[in-house]
Amino acid sequence: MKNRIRELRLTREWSQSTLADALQVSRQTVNAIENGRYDPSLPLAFAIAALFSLTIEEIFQPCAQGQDRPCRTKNA
Amino acid sequence: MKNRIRELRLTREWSQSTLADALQVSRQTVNAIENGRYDPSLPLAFAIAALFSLTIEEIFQPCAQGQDRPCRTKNA
DNA sequence: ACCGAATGTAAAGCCTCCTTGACATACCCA
DNA sequence: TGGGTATGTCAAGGAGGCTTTACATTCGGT
Repeated sequence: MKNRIRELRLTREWSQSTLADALQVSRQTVNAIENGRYDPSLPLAFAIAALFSLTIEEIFQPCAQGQDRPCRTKNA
Repeated sequence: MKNRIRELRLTREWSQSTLADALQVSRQTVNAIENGRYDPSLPLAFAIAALFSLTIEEIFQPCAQGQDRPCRTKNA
């Protein structure tokens, strides 16, 4: 699962800590999601979308097979 | 996290097993999600949305506090 | 009465999500 | 040089997502 969180965060000039506080999760969680170590839970994905005033689909993109996107797991 | 999966499934006259096969998850997983025992992972939420040709937001609704929606956990 | 399909639920186990605490690096600035 | 901020990562642990196997109930059809 690819996401645009880092891009959206940097546009607002927020640190990972600032974003983590706004989302009420730990800084490590933000870092892990930005770096693709795991996907957020669905409730957290909703919180992220709400914070950036975007839809989940505008922030996250599932990885189709055979594309050039780097993904941890098949279609994730 | 509330969802309209049962409604969408019944409209198509699919059994939980049929839906589970289409999503490549177990029947118990479909049942648990329909009955609000837990939320799907984000990749599974994308698969559900794709199957019904809807957005995640059209299928899932996070629970705001103080509303009449029954939810397992706070804001989930 | 019996059968099969559909649904609900439970237990055990594995992997993922998220936490706290800690440590390392790099950078900027005084 | 030393301090503060930002980032990346690790370990250990708890909660949640998903699996298989299994059993119970309900319903429609014959």
